[in-house]
Amino acid sequence: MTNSPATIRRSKVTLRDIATRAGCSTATVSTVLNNARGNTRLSPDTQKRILEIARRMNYRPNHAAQSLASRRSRTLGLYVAPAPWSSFGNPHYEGLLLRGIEKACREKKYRLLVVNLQGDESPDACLQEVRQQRVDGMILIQSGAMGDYTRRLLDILPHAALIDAVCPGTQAISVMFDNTAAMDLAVEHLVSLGHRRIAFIGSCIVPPLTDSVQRREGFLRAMKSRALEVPPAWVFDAASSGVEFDVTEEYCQLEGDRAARMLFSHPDPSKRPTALIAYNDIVAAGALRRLQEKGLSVPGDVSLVGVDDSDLARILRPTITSVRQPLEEMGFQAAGRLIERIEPAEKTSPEAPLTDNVISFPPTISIHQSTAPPKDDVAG
Amino acid sequence: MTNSPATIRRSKVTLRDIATRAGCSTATVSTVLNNARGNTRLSPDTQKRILEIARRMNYRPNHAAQSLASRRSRTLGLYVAPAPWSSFGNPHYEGLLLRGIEKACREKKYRLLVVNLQGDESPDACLQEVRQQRVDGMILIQSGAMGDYTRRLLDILPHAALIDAVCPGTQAISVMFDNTAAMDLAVEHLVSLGHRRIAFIGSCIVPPLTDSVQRREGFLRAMKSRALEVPPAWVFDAASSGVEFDVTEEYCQLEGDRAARMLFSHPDPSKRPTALIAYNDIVAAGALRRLQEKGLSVPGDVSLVGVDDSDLARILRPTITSVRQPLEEMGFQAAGRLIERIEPAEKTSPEAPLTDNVISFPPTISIHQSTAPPKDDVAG
DNA sequence: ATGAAAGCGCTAACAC
DNA sequence: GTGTTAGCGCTTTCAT
Repeated sequence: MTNSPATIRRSKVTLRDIATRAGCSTATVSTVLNNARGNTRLSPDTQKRILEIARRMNYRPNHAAQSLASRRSRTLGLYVAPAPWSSFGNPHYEGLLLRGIEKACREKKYRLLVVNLQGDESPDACLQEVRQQRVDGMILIQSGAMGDYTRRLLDILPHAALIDAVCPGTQAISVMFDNTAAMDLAVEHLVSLGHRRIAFIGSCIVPPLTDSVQRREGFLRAMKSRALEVPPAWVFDAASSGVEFDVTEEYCQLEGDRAARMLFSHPDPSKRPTALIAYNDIVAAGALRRLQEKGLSVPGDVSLVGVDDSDLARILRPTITSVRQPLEEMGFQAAGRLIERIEPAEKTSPEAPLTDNVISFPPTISIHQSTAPPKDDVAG
Repeated sequence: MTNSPATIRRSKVTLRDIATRAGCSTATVSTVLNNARGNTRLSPDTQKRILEIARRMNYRPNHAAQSLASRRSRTLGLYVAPAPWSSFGNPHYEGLLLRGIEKACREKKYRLLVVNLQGDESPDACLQEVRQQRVDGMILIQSGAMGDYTRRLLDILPHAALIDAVCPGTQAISVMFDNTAAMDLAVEHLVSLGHRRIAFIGSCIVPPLTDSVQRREGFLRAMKSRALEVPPAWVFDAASSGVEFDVTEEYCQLEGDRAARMLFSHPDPSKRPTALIAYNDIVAAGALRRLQEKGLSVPGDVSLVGVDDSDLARILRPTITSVRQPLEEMGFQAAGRLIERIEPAEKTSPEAPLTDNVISFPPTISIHQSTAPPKDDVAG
């Protein structure tokens, strides 16, 4: 007999139903189905029999009952802090993180509750969900945008994972992208092509994003370590520009545009950079546009490196060489480790030294059309 | 006394705690807090007192217990069918829908469970969640990609809302974008500028997406109703092209590129279209790129209209005139109406005629730089 | 106007 | 090895 829709529909099968059929108690059934009590004290036949009956009856545990009794919901909450500088978040960033998070949840049989993703729910909602036993832990994205509130929240949340943020003094897991290494990689790529005059275009957002600051510092360090000079005027970002931007959807482009305009207004070509590193692909797109409007060829006259390796990088012509964050893996680790923390330490390892709270992920680089050796290596 | 973190943390306040403090039974507290029994049979003082105590103790109902007893989880499930033609979905589309969905959920005090969003969970998961009482209803996106399976699923799911899909014979709510009107709007815009030779570039995906087919048909109808001719060679899509594409992230661009190449290879300019309507902004981007490489100016030589009004449309130069779907509103309505169906018909309206199952949403158009009057109206 | 009591379906001691 | 038992925190019917 197959499981016709009607069969499935009607089957409000409970533990007791199975117990009855199997001629044993609900406790036994529960133990078998949960593989509890060390899986060993039950007679193999009983186990087989119960499992078989449960399968045949298409039993599914009632989640509410399970949570109520066990005090665990096997659910993670996802909170993406609304970003004041963008009404829409960064779909590329969040989308890939989510992929990894979903994967980890699936593997560990957890579910994901959206506390906030594209909406503008207040961070307090995280607390509510935990207090209502709806989630066992929270994954926080863009918690940098929450300022001090993050710390207060983490003091209260029993289990949390931060992505691209740290909060010292709390037990929260942090999963970080190594922005310093990212810039070193970008610089290394350009230098290996022969570039020596490289400029940096950060994000124009005020107050400055942690990311942008880290990338700027990483850039400067990478240049310094190679004994390459960086005129102050070649570093653009919110801090350096006196300009107040009207922060719109185009925020990043504007900065790229402005920076490119200023960098290449110098009459003496030897006083201009031969390559640009942008905060992300959108900034790079803004710069590219301006360069092309000025009649400069990319990568002929100027090489361009972005960050994110997003679709945009492949849609533009030339396609943009871009530093890639392992976002999916970061999401996977954030959720995976969070779940490990939540699960009672019933794993074989008796006193496994708690894994580090903070994990850092290295960049890779996707080389596309926008980078090439500089026109003349002479004026370097 | 303020709610210090510690206070909040420890407060595992239950109904009983409140009942004790208030000197009444848990039943009374429950009734008051739920505004049940018509809100009237309880003495106003009791109500006030209980509410005040609950507030002071910062009471939050345990969700599992509530669900178990009431048999409703006040949670919607979100299932985005994995799209075989894209490893990453359409962040613009799903992101905006999600915004609306989240808004509706927040307003009605529902929560959203991710059954599948960027992952590749099988549709069966929808059933599981319902059967486990984890969700009261499901929102299905891209269910077209599920083929026949959709219908079987809907036969079983008690409450579901489809976005951009219909499934006749089921009770599922359908929230649709009016693709026909969209194309009429695009054609109308171009015609009002003076264009008469207009081509259409669909999606190259095989099998053809419903959207793409509808837009092609809508385009043809819009042209016909204006007595404008469309040579067969001016309609590009999966069906018309014999070409099999390697469906990658760039899928749409390729089509735009190919179409533009072919459309403008004709030596006689008067045999070429003066305007292009693309399936979406990505296709438009591909076409734009090819046009510019051919030395054709947009909108000088050719006007270009996309669909989605995405970030991309504003990043490209020229910015792309694009037809916009009211995605946020569509998501809002899908979730809102689904919740209304779920809630017991306890609303004032005794026998409110069930709202229609299928709702259609009209397009608007965002006019940007890529459309202008044709160069010479003569050869029309 | 209020309360007692019976579950909702499951888990986890603890007893046998 | 397996069953008994006592809840988990809430809703809801029915007495009072």
